[in-house]
Amino acid sequence: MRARSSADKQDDQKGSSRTFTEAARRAQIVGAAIEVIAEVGYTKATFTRIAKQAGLSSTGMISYHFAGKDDLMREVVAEVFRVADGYMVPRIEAQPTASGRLRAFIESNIELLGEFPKHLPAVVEVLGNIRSDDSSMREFCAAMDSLVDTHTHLIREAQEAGEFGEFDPRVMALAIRGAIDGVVTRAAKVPDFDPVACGRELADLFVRATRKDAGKDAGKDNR
Amino acid sequence: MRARSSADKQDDQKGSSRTFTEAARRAQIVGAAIEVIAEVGYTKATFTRIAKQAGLSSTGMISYHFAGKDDLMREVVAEVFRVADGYMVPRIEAQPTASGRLRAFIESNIELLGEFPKHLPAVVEVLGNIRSDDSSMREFCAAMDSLVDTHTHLIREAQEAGEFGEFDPRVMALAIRGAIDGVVTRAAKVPDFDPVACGRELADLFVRATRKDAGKDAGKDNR
Amino acid sequence: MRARSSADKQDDQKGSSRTFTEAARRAQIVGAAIEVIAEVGYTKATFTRIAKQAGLSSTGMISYHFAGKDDLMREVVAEVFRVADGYMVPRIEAQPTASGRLRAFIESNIELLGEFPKHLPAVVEVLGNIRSDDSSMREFCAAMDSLVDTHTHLIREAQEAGEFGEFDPRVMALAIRGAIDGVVTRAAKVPDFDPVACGRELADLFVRATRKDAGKDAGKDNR
Amino acid sequence: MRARSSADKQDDQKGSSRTFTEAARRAQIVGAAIEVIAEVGYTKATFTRIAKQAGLSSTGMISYHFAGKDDLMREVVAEVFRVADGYMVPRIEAQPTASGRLRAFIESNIELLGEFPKHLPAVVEVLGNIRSDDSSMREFCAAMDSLVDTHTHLIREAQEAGEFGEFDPRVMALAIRGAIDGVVTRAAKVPDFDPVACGRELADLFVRATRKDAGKDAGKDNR
DNA sequence: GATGAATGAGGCTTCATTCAT
DNA sequence: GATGAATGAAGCCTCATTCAT
Repeated sequence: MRARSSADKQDDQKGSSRTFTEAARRAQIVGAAIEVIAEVGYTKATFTRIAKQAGLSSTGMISYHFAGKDDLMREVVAEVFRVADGYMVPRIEAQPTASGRLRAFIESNIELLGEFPKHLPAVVEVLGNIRSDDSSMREFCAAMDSLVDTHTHLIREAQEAGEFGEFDPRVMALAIRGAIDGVVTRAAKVPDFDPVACGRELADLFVRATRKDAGKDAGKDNR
Repeated sequence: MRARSSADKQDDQKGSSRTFTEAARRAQIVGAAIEVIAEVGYTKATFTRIAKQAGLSSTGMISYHFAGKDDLMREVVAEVFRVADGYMVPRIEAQPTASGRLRAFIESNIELLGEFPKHLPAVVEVLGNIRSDDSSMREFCAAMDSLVDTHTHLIREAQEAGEFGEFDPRVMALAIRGAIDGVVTRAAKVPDFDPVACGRELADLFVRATRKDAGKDAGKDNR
Repeated sequence: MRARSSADKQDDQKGSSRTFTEAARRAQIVGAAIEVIAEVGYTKATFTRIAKQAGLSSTGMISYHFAGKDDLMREVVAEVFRVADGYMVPRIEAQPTASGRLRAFIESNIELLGEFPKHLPAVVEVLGNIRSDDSSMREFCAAMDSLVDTHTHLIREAQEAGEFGEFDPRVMALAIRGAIDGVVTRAAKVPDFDPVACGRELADLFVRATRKDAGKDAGKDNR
Repeated sequence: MRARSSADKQDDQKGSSRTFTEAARRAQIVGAAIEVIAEVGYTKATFTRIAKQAGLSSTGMISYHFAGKDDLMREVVAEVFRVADGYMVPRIEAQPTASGRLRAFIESNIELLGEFPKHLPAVVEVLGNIRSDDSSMREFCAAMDSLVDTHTHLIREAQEAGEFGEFDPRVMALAIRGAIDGVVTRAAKVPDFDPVACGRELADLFVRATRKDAGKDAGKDNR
């Protein structure tokens, strides 16, 4: 609109501080939502509870910063994914082999429970309570499905490269996803939960299950 | 469901017909609840929707027959367990070996999706939306945990008997539970889903993962 | 559903009393809404105010009987139209000439203010605050427009039959509608308002304006 | 809107530039409000929407320049009246006869829809949604009523001067007002609306209705 | 003087539950 | 025992307004 002079640079600090304030509030609310969802579940994670957790005076505040509950939930999932990606991707990509990446994927995923104990449980809650026909969540669920598809594809590639044995890659992808979610939901509640050990165990499990030489006749010997 | 004996006919008149009618109504409502929960999810499974599905004209009917929503949900889970037990237990007990029982457990569980497509998804929805601190659900969640404990124990026994390899039995129990739930939730939605093939694949997977000789150094070769 | 025996006829009293009760409540709420809308205007006619006027304990009661605010408003307009039709149509159809019907239309419309002082103001409020793009009101506004179209058509027929002079029938229909609404909104507030006299005056006005012989050069003599 | 004199340029620097800026901002907001009200109606004309229309980043801006929503609405009506007066008054006063002035009043009023399509619809919306008991609107509605009174008075004078026939001047004033509002609200929405032709038709109508010689027995021939 | 984040009242709606009949 | 109308708490959301910066 208006030509910007060099004097405006000071405004930039104020200007972006506004944006910063906004972003900070949103982050604060998203953080509170993650806590509340993980603690009381998706159904009972009301704006009232989230506002109280965030130290806000009213639920109007949340509606002020988010277009609606769906929008907030989207941000919750996006934030968890951002954190998870930042933690997991480097560890996965550092591995040269398919089973190394599989192990890194599982272990780093479970290890996240150590640093961010509420993040994964929250996202499991949210994704478990969303229907793909909820209109506003359509794209979101599609992203979810495509993630499983991606894993399925990677598994198939490893099979074709001779790194994995023969099995249905889709069922395997689903099983890995489900097993991780199960551990996230159930195991994380016990007081002396050890993410590193548990992640290693789970990774061992699926490395065994995907090994090339291991399962030649595994499925047939006892039927 | 059950063949009616001549003795029942007398009941119809006045005597314990209340009880029979009562039981029929409860079963009808529980069945409707299972359908609705599987279709729209726990959150949107309101009394109104369930009543409509059951062909009832008011929600008062449900409150009349159940102490509350928790009570209904308890019955839903109990009913699914009753059906699942009836289907699975004979198949499991027919197996002489631990891995045979493991396979039978997984396969029969997934196969249930063929005969009762809504039962398992419904129970996964309910159990995923219940907190152990919900007062009235305390005992219920305890039962759930004890089920995983039972599996953990059985796995440990198989290990001690030399039938299974060495791994953390609790993580394995959790992984099996989670993988089945994941398949139930996700795979059951695809149109050409084949419960038998999928169950076999999943069973293969965990049979491989639990095999004694398979995983000697599985966990160490790529770290 | 169930075969009805003669004994059921007693139920009919109860049965239809249920329906009757329902209808009575709806009528009560619609009546309260008409009162409130006429008194405080469409914008401030909230469920809270309407519930209070109807002697109801909560706004939930209204939502219980009506699908939403739109639904209630539709009923309000429908009710007023029902009353207006019952009063006006016989009086209009009793007239053999076009100008007789025009007069009867206007006079009976205004006279309604005597018997139902809130009905017409309420409907003017509602129709003035509805947009045709409000989705749920689409059909409704279409009905409104078609009413003006009907009047336009009747006027044109009277012109072709030689009963009315020459003028744009659509503008005339709009003017009649607007003039009545104006009187309804403004004049009805004065304490000594005389509906009969006012109706006659307004009818005189439009009978003059539509007369065949009257306006040959009316529009040209002063420009 | 207004040509800026050289004197204004100095104002821009520091002096009364506040006042000028202030006035400009108010005019900008009032203009945006007129647009929004005409487009979405009074009820949905929120500060948020008006601010967006005005290119403002926050609603605080509006509250800053206006004492409240009532104040803004007052300004909206005042602005429309200012424009309408500037357009209509010269045209009316140029006419020597009462019916000439009546025609000029109606025609120029409708013609305004050509030059300022949103102004009249906006003011009809506002005035239709204001109650005289809204405290702060008291004086405002009084001004409205006095305007109708003025017209009533002018009509009576024309009658006494023998220029108009005999009829209730108040009902006539109300009918003219209502007919214009009806046309403004309804006709202005059709795509091929011709303000000049429509204004002439409406003026013809009321000139006929007020003619001295026309209606001697108009009201009696069909009752 | 201007900004935009924060507020809190109030709106509509849904829901499980209760109660008179 | 069964019905369905009534209830009231709670949820999400919108809005005009205020206030610190």
